[in-house]
Amino acid sequence: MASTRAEPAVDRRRQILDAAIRVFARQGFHSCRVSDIAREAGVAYGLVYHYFKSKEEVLNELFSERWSLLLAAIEEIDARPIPPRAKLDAVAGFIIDSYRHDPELMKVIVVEVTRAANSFGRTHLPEIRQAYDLIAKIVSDAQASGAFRDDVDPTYASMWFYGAIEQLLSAWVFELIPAGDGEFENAREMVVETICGGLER
Amino acid sequence: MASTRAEPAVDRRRQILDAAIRVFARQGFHSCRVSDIAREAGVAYGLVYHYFKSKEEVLNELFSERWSLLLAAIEEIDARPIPPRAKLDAVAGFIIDSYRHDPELMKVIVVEVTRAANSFGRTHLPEIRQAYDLIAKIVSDAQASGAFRDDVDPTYASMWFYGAIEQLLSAWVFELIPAGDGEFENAREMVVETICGGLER
DNA sequence: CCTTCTAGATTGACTCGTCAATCAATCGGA
DNA sequence: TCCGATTGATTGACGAGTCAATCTAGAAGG
Repeated sequence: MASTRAEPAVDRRRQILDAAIRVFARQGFHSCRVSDIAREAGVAYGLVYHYFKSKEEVLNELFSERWSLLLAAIEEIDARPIPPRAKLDAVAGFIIDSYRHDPELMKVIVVEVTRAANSFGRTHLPEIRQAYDLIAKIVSDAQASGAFRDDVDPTYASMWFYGAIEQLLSAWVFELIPAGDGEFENAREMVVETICGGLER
Repeated sequence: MASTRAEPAVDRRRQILDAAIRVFARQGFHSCRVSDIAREAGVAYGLVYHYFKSKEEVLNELFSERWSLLLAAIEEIDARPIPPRAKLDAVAGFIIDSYRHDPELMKVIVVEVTRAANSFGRTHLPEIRQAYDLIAKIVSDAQASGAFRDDVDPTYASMWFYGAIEQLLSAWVFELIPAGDGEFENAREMVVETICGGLER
């Protein structure tokens, strides 16, 4: 009963996804070949097509898998009975921690999807917008409660906030600025301080 | 004397560059063919290779041509004897006006270069960083003069500022938010108000 | 004013390498 | 024995870049 057909001893699918993260992070989606993923996973070329419809589907799966966690996290944070600044701080913390714990996957997500607005970004626009909308809701509620000034459109505010964090991740990914536990903490505090500072009354 | 060898009646090179802007904006760099550019320019396929070494060189040329204008503008603005907030307002205004006047070119620059951090963004990193550095200098001077609080790293501050504007352009490019003269003015005011609000003492 | 002449401009069919995707064959556990 | 898992050689499409041929406009010469 330990391993049935539905749960084989080795999860090939997972193995291929994990290999794809490393390969996409190292070479980029467009300049890697499916054979690179297969070799990295230690499986035959054709097996990738047994588990996935196409090369694109591998990336789509990686993105959706992770992004749904982000959306769930933001919703959970928003439900907490804490001030808006603390909510945004928690959201920034979640995203930055995601990078801290799995920089390769976050690199792939940011570089190949989130910032690739006219290829995969297009495909996943609805999911990406959901994140913006959730952040905009936090801002909007904060304005209604009087914590934030109400002369800044929440839609714009969510763009400044998410944009600042994404810019940060990009800078770490491409080693424009040093990365490390100290920098992660510091950057989170500064981005929240700056953006919330500008949004609060 | 009106037209010599050095200055032909029709500037084919320009004609090809302009066609490339439209094609890149419409289809994206990777999913367009060189033949698309040639057809759009009303020119034979091979002529593109007479004026440019490769498809990539066409994009590089478009980017560098425009980015150097941006760098010059920021430097000129920084030299003006005005307060830091007015400088950042002018920089935001310049970038947003660039989009207003030539949305297709700006779309290409943002989507294919600036946000494409692991393809063309890599190639042009030095030029892109120059813009960050110039903005960071404005912030740094503002901190030295006491106008801005000095507990936010100017490098980070320049990322928040530029990142917010880039996010805005992206949103207009992909029609996530409405674009128009009113929105352009409004967005400029709001981004400067929010970011400077967070950076000032 | 007409005729070569020549260099650069212009043409587009063709070459050549690269992969994504397929598929027939083989394996291995229940 | 059977069926899904696994293999990897093969196919087929695609598109960047090449190149030999052709054109054109001004220069040189008569």
